[in-house]
Amino acid sequence: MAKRGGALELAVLGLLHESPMHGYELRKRVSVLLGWGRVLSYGSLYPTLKQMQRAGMLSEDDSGTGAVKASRRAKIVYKLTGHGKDRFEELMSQAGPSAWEDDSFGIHFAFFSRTDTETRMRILEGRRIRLEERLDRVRTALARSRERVDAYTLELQRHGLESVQREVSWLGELIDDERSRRTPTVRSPRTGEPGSTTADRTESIHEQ
Amino acid sequence: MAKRGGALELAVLGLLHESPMHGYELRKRVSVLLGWGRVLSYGSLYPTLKQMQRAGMLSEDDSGTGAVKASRRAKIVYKLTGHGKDRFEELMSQAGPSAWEDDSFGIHFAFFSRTDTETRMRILEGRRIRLEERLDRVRTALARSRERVDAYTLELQRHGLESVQREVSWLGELIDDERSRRTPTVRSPRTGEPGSTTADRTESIHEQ
DNA sequence: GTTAGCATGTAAGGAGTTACATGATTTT
DNA sequence: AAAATCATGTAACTCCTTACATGCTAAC
Repeated sequence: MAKRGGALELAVLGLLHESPMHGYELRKRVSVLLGWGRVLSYGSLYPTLKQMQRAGMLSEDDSGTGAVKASRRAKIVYKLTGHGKDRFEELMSQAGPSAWEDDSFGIHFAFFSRTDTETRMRILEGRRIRLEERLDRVRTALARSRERVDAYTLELQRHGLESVQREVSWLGELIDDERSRRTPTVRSPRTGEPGSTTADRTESIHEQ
Repeated sequence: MAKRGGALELAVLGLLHESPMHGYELRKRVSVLLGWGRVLSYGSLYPTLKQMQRAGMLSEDDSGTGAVKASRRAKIVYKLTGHGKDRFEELMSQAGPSAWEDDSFGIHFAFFSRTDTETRMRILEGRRIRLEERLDRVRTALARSRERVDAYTLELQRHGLESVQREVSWLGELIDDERSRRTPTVRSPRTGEPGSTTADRTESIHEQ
């Protein structure tokens, strides 16, 4: 059975929407999307691919393969079927609670270009509410434990609180950007070493 | 069987080290420790508790119960056994890779007071290496996708990169603190509303 | 020709969740 | 006496990882 209603299915659909790909490469791309540096295992990806194929969302792409397929295929290049595209739209348009959980949110966000502003707004705001609930809970816990608790536990909680606050600010900026109907503000990521001379530029790209 | 070698077991042992507790309360405390605002489910906690009891780490605490236990127990208050304490020491002293994964690291950190400086250093530094590997991977992915990729995906990656960088800085500070043999620097958490007049103090508490 | 990396798969199991089911105690 | 919340538990299921197993292709 295996519903696979989760983030992985959406990630695969979204990536194959760009261009056909085989599993090995999908794994690398998905790992980046899923973020947080975790690498998706094959044991998770391949069965999902097979199951999505059975469900009619994917098919094998033989366009580049001039040679007879009978030559024992090494690669299986997957592409989206019509049903796969429909499924993608369906999943992407879900702006409900399922879209504001950690993993799910990241994937939805990555494919925001393929949604309308309204859906984006609902997802961003839903996500913000989720995080604010979290903030409340952490703050309550922090207030309750004050004094009673040792310095390390306290520091851990303080740091957690700070991270979530930062996340909320980020969402706030994104929501503002969205309100003024722009794509997100692109800051130059400080990917270079300390010596990098590129000052923190802030540019804004308009919707294509 | 169920090894339950994970973070949950350590969290329970650590919390019961402070004082006996029943499951319902443990769940709240563990949820905070596990952090990230997620709430642990009973379906996960109670079986673990039972299994830990079977393994001889926990026992039921009848000290406060003047009434006969036969009156059909409502609460089950658990306390640590000698073996439970041993197990806690054993798990806490593990400074290897298992201690620098996300969840595990948080729990170990929360109970840092009950370890020696050397163990703490090894865990903090191991964790930093883990995160730096992550940083490399994200940076590589970011560099590779440059230009080819749409603004939202890019922004997501940039934000992920920034978060990990911040995490690394935090660890750096903790390691410095540890080097000078102090407990972590306690900043006043901005738990108040914008109007809060308390400036960001920075004080340092010495080891009790 | 052999090492390294590309590529695909499967079986077993770990770590949790959801949904359900039940009853005790406290508050309104 | 009804409602809320405290408290415990179980069965089924989800989603993922680990460890294993295999074979192709390019580089040295």
